[in-house]
Parts: sequence; structure tokens; C-alpha cells
Amino acid sequence: MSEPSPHESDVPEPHSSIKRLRVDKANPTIYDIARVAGVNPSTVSRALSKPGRVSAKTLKIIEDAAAELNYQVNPIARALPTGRTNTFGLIVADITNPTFFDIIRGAQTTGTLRDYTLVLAESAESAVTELTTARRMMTTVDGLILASPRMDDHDIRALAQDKPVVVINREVEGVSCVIPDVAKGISEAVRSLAGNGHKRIVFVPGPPQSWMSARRWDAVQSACEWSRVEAVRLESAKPTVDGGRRVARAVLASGATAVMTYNDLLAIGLLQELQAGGISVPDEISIVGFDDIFGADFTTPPLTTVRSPLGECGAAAATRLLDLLTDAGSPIEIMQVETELVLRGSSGKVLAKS
Amino acid sequence: MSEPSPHESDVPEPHSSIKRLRVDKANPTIYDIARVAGVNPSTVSRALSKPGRVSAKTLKIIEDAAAELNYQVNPIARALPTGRTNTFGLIVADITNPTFFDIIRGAQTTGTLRDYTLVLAESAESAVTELTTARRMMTTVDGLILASPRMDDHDIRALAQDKPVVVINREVEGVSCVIPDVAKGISEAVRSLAGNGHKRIVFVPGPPQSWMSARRWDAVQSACEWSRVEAVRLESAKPTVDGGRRVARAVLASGATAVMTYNDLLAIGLLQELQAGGISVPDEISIVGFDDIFGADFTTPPLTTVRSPLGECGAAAATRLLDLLTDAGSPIEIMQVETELVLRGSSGKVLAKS
DNA sequence: TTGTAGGCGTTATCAG
DNA sequence: CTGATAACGCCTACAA
Repeated sequence: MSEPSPHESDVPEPHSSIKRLRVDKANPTIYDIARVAGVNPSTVSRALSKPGRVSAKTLKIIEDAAAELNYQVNPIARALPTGRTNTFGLIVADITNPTFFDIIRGAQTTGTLRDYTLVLAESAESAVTELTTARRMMTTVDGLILASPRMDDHDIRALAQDKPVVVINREVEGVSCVIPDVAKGISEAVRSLAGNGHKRIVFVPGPPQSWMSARRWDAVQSACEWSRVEAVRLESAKPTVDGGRRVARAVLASGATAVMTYNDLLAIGLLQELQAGGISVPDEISIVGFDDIFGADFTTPPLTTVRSPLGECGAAAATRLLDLLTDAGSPIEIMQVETELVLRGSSGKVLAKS
Repeated sequence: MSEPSPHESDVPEPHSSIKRLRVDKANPTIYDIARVAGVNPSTVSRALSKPGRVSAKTLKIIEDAAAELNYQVNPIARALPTGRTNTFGLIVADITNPTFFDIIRGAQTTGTLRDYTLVLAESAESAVTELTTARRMMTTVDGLILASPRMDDHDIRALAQDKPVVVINREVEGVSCVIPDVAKGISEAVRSLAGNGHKRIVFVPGPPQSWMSARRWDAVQSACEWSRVEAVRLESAKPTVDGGRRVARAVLASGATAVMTYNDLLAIGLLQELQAGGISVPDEISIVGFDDIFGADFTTPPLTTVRSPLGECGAAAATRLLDLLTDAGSPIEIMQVETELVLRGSSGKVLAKS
């Protein structure tokens, strides 16, 4: 018991090359570079970060040394004195919802383009989780994108006071937002439905806290008014495929010949449930979704929907955020992106019923 | 001229509350806490990180002070001495591909559960981008998940030597992997097709570098052999809906009555194209996809597919990684997750043609 | 149990 | 243009 086995394995050290004594060091620092380059660490720092604050000659020496040592900056060491991490956060309401996939994608892609990396989190549709997550993130990232946030305007503004914040799918006074202009797409949709003889449109709203849901309903109402079509609204539904299934009965009961849903997920669930119940779409009832998510055109009939350029939103938000991070002040606070009707098979003429 | 105006403004200082002198400081540090708590900073550090290394009394004092000052640890300051960021990276081959959404979701969710935050990046299907990204990430995160990596085994092992790495959808010797066991699902699928009278199955492979694609083809071959069905293979196709459309002609030309595709995207594109060409599915040709991605059941007929539990893969990989991060050594290197046939409408009996 | 002192890898402020 | 030297905020032996 007193003698621990000296060597568990006597396997010879692989690749034990003496001349690489320091070259293979796990994480070479600017001190190591300084040593082989024969300069002061601070000079190395300058050479590697600032552009022309160092003579061309020593720059070369330092770069060579860095290359030889296979040096990589330590981002967190750099972040400590500077406070910048070259990182931005994205918080989505529900990572389960494909709507956000496009947003994530857009943000990630344009972030990478500008050498920023994406930190992703979700709020699980909870305002408090969202705020907590945001707060924690704030300490790590340079800026934050909030996609369809559920927390108070107040809290959002508070966050924005700390570091740049961009909000997607909601308008918050005093903070930069990118919001789809629903008016155009919705009026196109309503006009199309009206043109097909629909007299009564029922709207299936999403979560009550959803700013976007309210905006969409507003737009549906005014478009209907304009087109002299009656607009009715159901109770809030969970914005999922299953939520759509659940709402089918109420939709039927509404007596409308056309449905517009808060999002495509609802529309798809509704479509499935109606078809399962023997209802023909669009002959008996027309369905119009919202967003044009991935898979919206997989259904039969493919879903007519008001496309919201989600990917663009994510990209625009990231661009805006990164601009805020570099430029000092940019006046524009609200970016609108266009929505448009994507006419597919799930909407059409109203057929005489009896 | 000799008397300067004594007070430029006589306006009383707004909100000059003396007691908040330090309370409202932007970013309180453990030093601030130490001051108000009347202890040494190091004690604060202990109190806030270590469990029972501090007396209950002073702990209370410190916690109160922290709460009062609204203290939040600075993760990057903490990361510098410890080297741990409570962060893990996930690199996916193509953020455009819905297959990865579930993986992302699974990883994000279980990461959050264990108080880790997710850093997301994509390699755009490029081996070099992937390696570069991975290298850069390595400096910031505690561990890395590689989903369907495209780089060399060698490079992956090199990364894994630095920090814990878990690979999804590929087997790399010496590094932890979570891979769907395709055999079960595929043999179920082939048996089902054989049972429906199919004598010749054509397989549409994915990207040539895809380890998974090769495995799937292998499994299809051996399952077919076992079921005494002929298996043929087409050229590699882009694993997208569009790729699926493009391959329709070749599928038809193969003379097979059933197709199995590398993934669902291919299957869906193929389905659409065949139907557009007046071919009836599954009456004239059966289609079996792979993965069971979101939307696979939106089609008409809904897609029969070999489900790969993507979300589970993401979750399992994250769990494994986090275990590696906390526990010292865990022997298990390969986690297999089961695949299973999801029988839906796109496959069925072969009908006599003429 | 608590305080002291040094360090983590960079940047930043001064001199020189 | 370059070299010292002090932060940045926290952790961690080591000592008291």
C-alpha cells in the first residue's frame, strides 16, 4: 500500500522532440513571442492588434515568431481589459418553433461574415426566464438580439441602456427594432380572399403576450374593413401544430369561410385536422397562414401564407447590432421589412355550400 | 473682471443621494462587496463560488451585500484564472439544413439545464472552414460538439486532445461519438418494402464526404441482401429538396420500384418532382426518407422515413460533453441511439405496372 | 475560518 | 517606435 505503482504505462512518449521544447507549448502567449522575437510583450500586443503602431521590420519578426509558435490570441484574456468579446447573443422565445430557425440562421450567417460569433439561448416563452437569461448574457456578449421578446418594454430598455440591443418582431420605443410591416402582406391576403367571394374571415391569434399577434389582428381588421369583409377573432391558441388542431372546431363554429392564423404552424395543424374531418380545403374553407416557414409548401394543398422574411430579419438585426457596436451613433431606430402574400393552394374561391 | 462668477448654476443637484454613492455603480466587483461587507475580497470570492468554505454568518453578510449592490459575477474575469467559461460550442455542417435544428435544440436545451450556454457556428459544409471555426472556438468554450463534421479524423482527434469533443453522426476513433444505429431502422424499412413486393431498391446517397451517407448505404445493402432484394445506388446528390427534384429522372431510369434517400429533404423533393410528373406515390413508386425531420409528415402522402432521433442526439452529445467536463474519466466512448421505421403513406405495395 | 499576495493573458498609459 | 508597469475582475495557494 505504501508504494504506488510508479508508472502505469511504460509506453514511450510519442513524438518527444527536444527542439520543440517551447514550440509545442499548449498555449503560447505574447510573452513567448516576445522572447523569441527579442522584443517586449507590449510591442507584440501592439503588433498583433493595432495596425500601424509598429515598425514594419519588427512587425515581420513578430509575425514570424507568432506563426512559428502557432500563436492564437486568447479572446477571454483580451476581453478582460477591453470589455469586448466579439460575441453577440440571440434569445428566441421558443427554440422549438421553426419560425426562429430562419432568424437564427440569418443572424448566425451575417454575424460570421463580420467575425462575430453567436451565442444562442431561449426563453421558453417565459418573460422572467428571458430577462434572467438576457441579464446573464449581457455580461458575456457585446450586444443582444431579442427575437419576439416576452418581457416588458421597460426591461428591454433597461438592457439596452447597458449594451446595444436589437429587437425583432416587436416595437419598443427607444431601442432599435426590425419588424415586418404586416400591412402589405395582410391586405394582399384579405383582398385575395375578398376577391374569391369570402365574406367572413376568422382570425386565430397566438399567445396573448405576443406583440406581433396583436399587430396582425389589427391589420386583418383594418384590411377587412377596407374590403368590406367581416372579421372575427377566436381565443388565443398555442402557436403550434397541435394548437391548430385544437382550434379546428372553433373555426368551423365561427361560420367563416376563410381562416387566417397567427402563424403557419397553426395553419398546418388546422389544415390537417379539417382534412381529417372530411372538410375540403380550399373548397369549403380557405386557410391562410403566416410567416412561410420551412415546410409550408409541403402540405397538400400547399399553404397560402403571408411571408415574413425571417432570415432577413435575423440578418438585418445582426447587421444593425454590429453597426451599433462599431459606429458610435446611428439615427435609424426602426427597420421595416416587407411582407408579401404567397398564394398557394390552401386558399381559393368560396363554393356554394348547399 | 477680478471676480469670476462664483456658481455657473445654482440648480440643486438632482437626486443627489449620498447613501447610494457606490450602490449604483455600473459593475460592482467583489471588492465593492468586500467593502460594504467589511471583509476581504478573497472571502467574497469564496463565499460566492465555493460551497462551505465560509462561515454561515459572513456568508449571509456577503450575500446581502451582493444583493444590495446587485452584483453579478463577471464570467470572463472568472474564466481567465480558471480557464472555464461554462460555455460549449456546437458546429453544424449546414445551418440551412433542418436536420440540424433538432440537434441544436437538443443541445441547447440540455445545456441550459446544466447551466451551460451554447455557442453556435456552422462550417458551410467546408472542411477547412470547419477546422478554422473549431480552432477559434476552442479558445473560448469548455468543450465542443461537432455535428456531422466534414474534417479529417486526424484533425478531430487533435482538437479532442485539447478539450473535450463529442461528435455526432460519425465515428471517430478515440473520441466520444453519438451515432444513430442505422441498422435497425433500415432493416425494418427494407423488410417492409420487401414485404410489399419490391424487388429492386435504389438508394440516393448524400454528399460524398458524409460518413453517415456511407453507413446508410452499407446498411441498405446488407439489409437488401438479407431480404433478397436488389440494391442499386445512384450518384451523390445535394442533400436538399432541390437535389431531390434533380434526381427524379435518374430514379425512374433505375427501374426500381422503391427509393430510399440519404435524407428526408431529398425524399421530399423527389416526391414533389415525381408527383409533378404524374407519377403516383406510392402506387408506382415507394419513397422512404431518412431522419424524420420537421415537416416530413406535412406531405401528401406523408413521408415514410427512418427516424433518427436528432433531438436526442443533440441532447446526448451535450450530456456526454458536460459529463466529460465535470467527471474526470468516463469510459464509454460511443453512444448509440436507435433508429426506427416510421411507416407513413409514401411507401406501400408495388402495383403491377402494365 | 479568514486575510495576503500573486497570477491568468491582454491592453493601455506613460515614459523614454 | 518601443519598453516598463499598472490595470481588468476573479481565483487560489499559502499563511495567519
